Amino acid sequence: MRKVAEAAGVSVGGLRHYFDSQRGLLAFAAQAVGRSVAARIAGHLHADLPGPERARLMLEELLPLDGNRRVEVDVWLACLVRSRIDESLADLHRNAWAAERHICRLAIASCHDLPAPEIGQEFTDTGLERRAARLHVFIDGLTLQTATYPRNFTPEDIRAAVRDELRLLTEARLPTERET
Amino acid sequence: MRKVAEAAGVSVGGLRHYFDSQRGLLAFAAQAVGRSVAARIAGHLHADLPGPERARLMLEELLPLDGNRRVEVDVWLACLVRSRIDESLADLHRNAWAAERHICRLAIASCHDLPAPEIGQEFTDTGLERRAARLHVFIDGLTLQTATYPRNFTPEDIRAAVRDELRLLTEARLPTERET
DNA sequence: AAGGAAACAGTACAAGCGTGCGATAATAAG
DNA sequence: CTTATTATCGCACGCTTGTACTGTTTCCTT
Repeated sequence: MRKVAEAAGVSVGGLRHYFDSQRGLLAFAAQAVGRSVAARIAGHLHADLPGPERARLMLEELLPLDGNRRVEVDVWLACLVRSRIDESLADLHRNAWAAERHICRLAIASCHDLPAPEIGQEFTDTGLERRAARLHVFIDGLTLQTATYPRNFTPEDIRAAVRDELRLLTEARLPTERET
Repeated sequence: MRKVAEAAGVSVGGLRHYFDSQRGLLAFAAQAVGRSVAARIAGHLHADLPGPERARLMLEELLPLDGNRRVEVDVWLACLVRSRIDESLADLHRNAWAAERHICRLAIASCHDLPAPEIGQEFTDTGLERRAARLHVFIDGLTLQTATYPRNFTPEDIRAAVRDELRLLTEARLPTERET
């Protein structure tokens, strides 16, 4: 609270006029980040681009590729670890998960030049959903590694990782059924 | 400190007799987890098993598949977020990263029935290292997701994800050079 | 101009934290 | 049985943190 107030150039009392509690502040930050990311991705979604490139651009909005996105990732991680002990952030947490999953669906569909999936749809166990789940895990891992070991990754490295993963996921033949 | 002391059935002063500071306690916990995981993986490494299955068993030691491994993952995540603000944990952090990367190398090599890579070796940009890096990212993402959304994943789901990833990574033809 | 609401500032309080320290109980060595 | 060492306790200090509360300034309205 005091750090935020100082960074905003106001007193802690002044900050409290806008946010009645610390959870409200963190929730607002998280929602602001979510809106910002969603807006940028929506822009890419309707852009006239080759499918794989559009997918790459959308996913890159989730990764710490510059200062802006780095702080967004930091906010996301902060909410993630906070939601482990603060139940009031669990909804936000679940929403973020569902949103990220859908972005992965959009990316996969874009790579295959399929129409963009809708929100309410049922996706269980189709090939697209399998790939989206895999991509989701990969993006989360890449986000975690690049955020916690920023010195090990240049933005070029990150972009190349996304590109390779998308290509592999597009060309791969995933087993349609799981043999035990 | 007080929580740990209570859980251990001693007073906070008694706990302090063994750990002179909180960082020491966390570092000890992290090192204990590391030793435990390393011992289990070493056991799998010298077991007489088919390559892919050995790889799977080794990687599964890093994932929250039961109560034991769940707390290990929690300790790992706690140190991860802590090292972002506590420089005294950075070394431990880097060691954990290198160790995890090497486990991924061992898993990839095991899948291809190659001899186990040594520690000091140079791995830059060979096909094995590319695959190990990808696997590393995937395992971190899977760890993060399964730890923060435990309700979404049964142990079977996690095992299947590892199996699919290993198969994909083994069969895939990775581009040997990066086209810009 | 007057009045009221909004936007602050400043301080104080209560709780939690890690930590230091002196006293006490258990235990092993002589 | 001493005695010294180890193990454990209880307490209190200092610090940080989130929050509540009371004024004070700014600004817009009629």
